[in-house]
Amino acid sequence: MNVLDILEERGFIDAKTHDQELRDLFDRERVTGYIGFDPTASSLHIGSLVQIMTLAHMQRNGHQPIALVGGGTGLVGDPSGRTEMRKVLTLDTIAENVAALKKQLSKFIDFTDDRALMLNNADWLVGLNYIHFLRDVGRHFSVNRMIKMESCKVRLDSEEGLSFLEFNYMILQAYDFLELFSSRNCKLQMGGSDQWGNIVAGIELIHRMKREQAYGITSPLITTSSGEKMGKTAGGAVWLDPERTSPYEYYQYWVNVDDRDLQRFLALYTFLPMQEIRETEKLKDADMNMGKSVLAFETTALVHGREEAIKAYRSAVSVFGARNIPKSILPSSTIPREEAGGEDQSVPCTAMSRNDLAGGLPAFKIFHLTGMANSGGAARRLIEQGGAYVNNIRVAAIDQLVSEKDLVGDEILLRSGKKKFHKIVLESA
RNA sequence: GGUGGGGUUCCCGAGUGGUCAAAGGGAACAGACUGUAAAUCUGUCGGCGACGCCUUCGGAGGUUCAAAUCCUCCCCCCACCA
Repeated sequence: MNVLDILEERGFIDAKTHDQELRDLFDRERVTGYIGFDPTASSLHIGSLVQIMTLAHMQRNGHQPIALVGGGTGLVGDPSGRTEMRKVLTLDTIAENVAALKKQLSKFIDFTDDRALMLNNADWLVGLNYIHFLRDVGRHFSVNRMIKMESCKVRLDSEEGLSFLEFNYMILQAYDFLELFSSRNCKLQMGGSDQWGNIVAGIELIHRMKREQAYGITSPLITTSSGEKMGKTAGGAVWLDPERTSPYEYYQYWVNVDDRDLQRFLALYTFLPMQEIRETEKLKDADMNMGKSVLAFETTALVHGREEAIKAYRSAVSVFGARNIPKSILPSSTIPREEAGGEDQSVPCTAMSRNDLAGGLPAFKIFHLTGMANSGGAARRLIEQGGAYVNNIRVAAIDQLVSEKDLVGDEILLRSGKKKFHKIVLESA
């Protein structure tokens, strides 16, 4: 099967510059294609997952992906789709971020033996000579055209305006493509739909300077069915870095996706076969959650490894109750299907000594202390509204004492609302 | 450089001397209903061992019994003109 068909079938494609020609290209040769990643943060979040998966699919089908880290363009900042200017990052920060991105991408893509490449455009952008660049590359760009482009438009109409620095971003990205085309025979650039203008600019530049054809594919901007950007939660973005978003939280994000998103997300964010994914259409009620468990398990396994995914799954089982996932649902998934005692190792916990507990602590204090509530006031409210539980028994009064009597084994399980759990574990002092 | 308009609690946005911890909306959090879903309804939404006290309205001073609101200086943003 042609990669193009696979990508299309799984929902990765929004627009492409060519159709049949691209398909022929994939059939004919090992295609090198790239996607750029902005080093604006020290971790990727799940908003980038579509791009990462696109590269992974390319590789799985015998082509060569390039992950281009924007160490150079990151110094400029892409204005596309932005209503305000990006923060200007320091060189040091960007270098750190580049290193972090490399680590995360390696989980999805095999970079050994040129099976895939990881490049940094700082390598060729930073040393550019301004005058030479203007004369060689700049002359191929028409300002008239650029200001009419969608990516600039928002900013040109906005109060804040568009700085000259950012205005140059497109030219630099076009130059990246030219550079990769020349040095790596990279004929394809992919990216989010907001990158269309930048990608086309690169193709045109290659055409003008090399008289050769390059191609572009964009993926749709994935939003949840409720219209939100992927990965937006109360706590901020959902990161791929386990330090920022624990595997358990990551798993929870996916279990909690909207019903309507299940099938689409399985196609985009897992490698499970499409015919199995289509079957999930029939899932109803509680079975729906089985499907979501598989989605969560598979995505977590991709980012954090199977071990962590199993831990997250078992934790969920322990706090939300076991559910046996029948073989008939997404049979290719390696999610544990046997009845398993929920050993939850990844629910957040706080250690306390027997001394701390001896006299007992008022419930609101404990909920504040463990971070289940952001302030004492929030903890009071939580309890007053009946949302606080100790060992799954509703806390009746704000000053109800929690003490060693509440220990179950060596633990006390705190819960806020339905989904937030926290454990107090006895410290072996 | 000139002129005018602005900076309010997580975000948007009212408020032009006391009744202001500050309308309204969004987000968020809880409760009911459920399937760890969506929708809906209800409540909460600066801090504090809390019918009271403390800290907030760009920053620093000042006027006043009383300031988000008035005055002075400063910082930042925007628009138009140059």
